[in-house]
Amino acid sequence: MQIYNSLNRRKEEFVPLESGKIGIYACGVTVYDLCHIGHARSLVVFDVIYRYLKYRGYDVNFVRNFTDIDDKIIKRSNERGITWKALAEQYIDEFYKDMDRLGLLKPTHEPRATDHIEEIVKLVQKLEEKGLAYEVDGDVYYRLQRFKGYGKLSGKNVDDLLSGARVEVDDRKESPLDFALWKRSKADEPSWPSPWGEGRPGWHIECSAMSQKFLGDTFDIHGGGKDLVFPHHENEIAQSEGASGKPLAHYWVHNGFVNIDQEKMSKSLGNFLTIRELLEECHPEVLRFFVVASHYRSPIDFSQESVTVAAAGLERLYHSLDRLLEKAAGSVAAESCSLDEKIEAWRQDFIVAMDDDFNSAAAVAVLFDASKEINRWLDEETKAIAPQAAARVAGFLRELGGTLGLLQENPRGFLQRTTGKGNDQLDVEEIEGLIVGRATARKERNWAEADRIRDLLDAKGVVLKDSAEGTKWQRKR
RNA sequence: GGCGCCAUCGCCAAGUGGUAAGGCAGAGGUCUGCAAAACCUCCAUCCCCGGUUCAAAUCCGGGUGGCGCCUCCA
Repeated sequence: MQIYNSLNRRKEEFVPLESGKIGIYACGVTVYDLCHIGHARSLVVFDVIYRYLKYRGYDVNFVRNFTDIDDKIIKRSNERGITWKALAEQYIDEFYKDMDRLGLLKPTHEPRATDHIEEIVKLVQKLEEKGLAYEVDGDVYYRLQRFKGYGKLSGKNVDDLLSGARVEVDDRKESPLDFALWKRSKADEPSWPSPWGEGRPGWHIECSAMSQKFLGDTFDIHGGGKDLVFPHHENEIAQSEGASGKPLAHYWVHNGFVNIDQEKMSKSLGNFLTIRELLEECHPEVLRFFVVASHYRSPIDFSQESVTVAAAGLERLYHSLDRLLEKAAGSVAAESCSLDEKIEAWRQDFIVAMDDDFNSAAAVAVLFDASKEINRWLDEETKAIAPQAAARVAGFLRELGGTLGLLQENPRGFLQRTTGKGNDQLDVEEIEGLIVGRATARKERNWAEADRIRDLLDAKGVVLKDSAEGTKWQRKR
């Protein structure tokens, strides 16, 4: 397996520290607001990596944290007149709601910064002992220039940073680049006791402390959005490696951004879209499909059209699954069928694609190849297909799809879902009642009436598909 | 100013030395009462200019055009 390592900017053969086991840490969210689709991409990307590594038989220890104390949380809780704790709890709840709807697997551990103050304090103390940190009036800073190798992840060098630094007015720091490990708390701010007085952790230290606790000094993969490369991950390296003297992670994986209508998504531009808002009009798997249809490192452009295209593609896959399930019955273990060899070949192709730096776009193409071939098989051998064979092929499609978090819904339910775009004017009973009426008209060769009903359904967002077995329907996108 | 990424069919998007995956859209056909769906067929030589090589979308150099980071950010 090859993984692109941000540390060296090239693909490298992936070799786990311990054979068969993988430790992975993905930076989670700071809980002061609802998650947006940029979070969604990152969450889905690492969920897929997690799923795939497990699929390949690894024992994966996946850690994703919550940063539940920081300046933004304090600021917002003050604005709302609630405690920082209440705000954090609220958004952790909201996070879980989004996560469930997106079908994200639960990580092995989901540690919170404020549950690890003790570890954080110890880590800061260790850095202080090593001369890599110093205290000023209850604040503790990282002594950046004492750490060799600062900038190795983000490709920056300290001199450039110094000359380009937007000068902070803080003479207490030895260097403008030094960053806070521990912050003395003001009167009514949340605080914890420490050797430097009452205070709270700085931004980056919690990840160093928690990754160390759950994964050790050195682990396999560390990831997050591209925007975390600098300064967050660079600082994590300085903290963790400064303290332990060992490499933090062997492979650094960063996902690309989400743009909206070719523009960077940002609050100031007002083109911010929360996961919640998006899910009102598109199925979670459609969002996943959209994410997974591009390589995780490329920037992706989100738009109304891109969602529609993603939905069209996913529906194509679900349609094959629907046809298979219609024929399927009984136990999956059955006599061989003419698709068996191809199934094995597709599985291999899929693995080859995903083994190449999690190339989910190429993996999705394998799904489409399979879908096309399966449809042909269904068309040509209809009568000869054993129910068990159909069940097995369906199971295969879901096996690969499941690795990407796709095709887990009931296909009929998926195809007949409403999208909040005017295709939900009729409920299932009404639709099926009309279809029965149309069937009667067709039997009587009353084409005018049959077409009238079809047009009526069409106008209400329902598309009909006639076949020898009867009429199926689905809702329009 | 410093560091880095990208440029492939109408749109989206794989492909990092051996002669361009896949999806959407489009054209023709099969099926259908007619449609829809499905299936079959068709649909690009890879931003420009040099270079390396038997061979380059793929490597190197130079352009042009996008974008990101350097401040909170997935």
